[in-house]
Amino acid sequence: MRGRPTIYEDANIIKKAQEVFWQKGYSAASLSDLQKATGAGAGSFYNTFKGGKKEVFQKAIQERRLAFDAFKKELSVSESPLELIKDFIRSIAQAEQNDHLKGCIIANTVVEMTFIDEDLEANAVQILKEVEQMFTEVIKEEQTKGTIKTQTSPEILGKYLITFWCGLNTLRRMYPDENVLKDQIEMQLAVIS
Amino acid sequence: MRGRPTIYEDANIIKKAQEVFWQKGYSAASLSDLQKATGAGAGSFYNTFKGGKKEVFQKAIQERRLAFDAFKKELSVSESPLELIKDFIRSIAQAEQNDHLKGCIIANTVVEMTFIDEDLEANAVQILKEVEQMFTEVIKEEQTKGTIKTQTSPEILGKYLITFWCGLNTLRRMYPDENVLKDQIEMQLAVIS
DNA sequence: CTATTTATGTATCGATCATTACAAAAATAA
DNA sequence: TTATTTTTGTAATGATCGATACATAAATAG
Repeated sequence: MRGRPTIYEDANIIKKAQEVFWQKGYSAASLSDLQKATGAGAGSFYNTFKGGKKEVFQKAIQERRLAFDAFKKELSVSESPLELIKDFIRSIAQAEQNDHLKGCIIANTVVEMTFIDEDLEANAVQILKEVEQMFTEVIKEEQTKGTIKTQTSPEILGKYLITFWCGLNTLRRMYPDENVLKDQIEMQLAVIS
Repeated sequence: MRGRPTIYEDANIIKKAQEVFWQKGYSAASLSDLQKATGAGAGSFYNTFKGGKKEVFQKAIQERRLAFDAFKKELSVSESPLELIKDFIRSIAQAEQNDHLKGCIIANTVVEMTFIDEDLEANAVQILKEVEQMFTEVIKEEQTKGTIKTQTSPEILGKYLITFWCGLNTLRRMYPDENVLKDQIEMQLAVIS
């Protein structure tokens, strides 16, 4: 392989860029911010990502999808997948104050991107729908097993969970307080039992 | 009163500016956008609003608070205030596609403003908390009257509603479809009865 | 009328935006 | 070694950002 060796690897740039996007959102994150965070100058940056800022953002979003896929794998081998989902939602209450303010980057993106960039909005919506579908499938499964008594359709309950997820994304900014969130989460999760 | 007569009245500028902010959010709405929408040039704009873009945004936000106050007044003379609240939430399902995408400007602002402008974020959070308190009070009242059977505390139920409100703000962008939203809303409202 | 006051329209400010141009650096291939 | 390839660092691009400067328009006060 010829050529000057790579210092700033793709994966690392994306990881660092994700942090910036998570804090500031897409529009407010400047190339200057990204270059400062990643260490890479404009040369390396555009050499690596011909698509510029938008491409890096999409890759940062996809990175989250991978994290979500990993969770889905965990679910598939779990004996009580619904409890795993509930525990994951419960874990939000214990997040740091800073993480409460940041919220979920995918849910944030759906809100930010309306009328701004429909590609990026569609990407984020798609991921949320995948998460919703995961919820729905697990609920359906548990209903068949008889672990859940509720007769409400799994589709409605799946949408109930993704709606709660997105609502919690704002509630935690209103009340970045573990106890408040904990009570709220328990009450809402109790609906599915 | 001396001086050249005013063509572009404050109230009208705010109203037109609100539409722009609602569509694009704060950051993405440029002064150029605002001037185009309001008709007022930079001269009139900064003569009227010394605080510039930020001041106009704050006034546009306060405008929404007034609309909310009006609703609160309706509630106070209603015989079944909870039903009024429920109907208001139900009315979201029937909104136009465009309105689904725009969502609630206050909820949007909370998400957008994190780490961007803490004044504007605090304004929006404050309004959401006022709406939440309105929910809580009405629920408490109806519980005392015995109209509601649920024993869950009004504080939790109030937060449940504001969380749902914010969650719906994203769900309606995922599914700008009246029937989907209608079913979802009925299921979630049934929790409070 | 003239003086004063206020609003408007336009030109322009410096800063920053995302992106590009390009030469030097640093590796391998021949 | 020399030629080639790729990455890096820096300078500069034109566009647009929010905001200001300022002359003029258009009213009233005296």
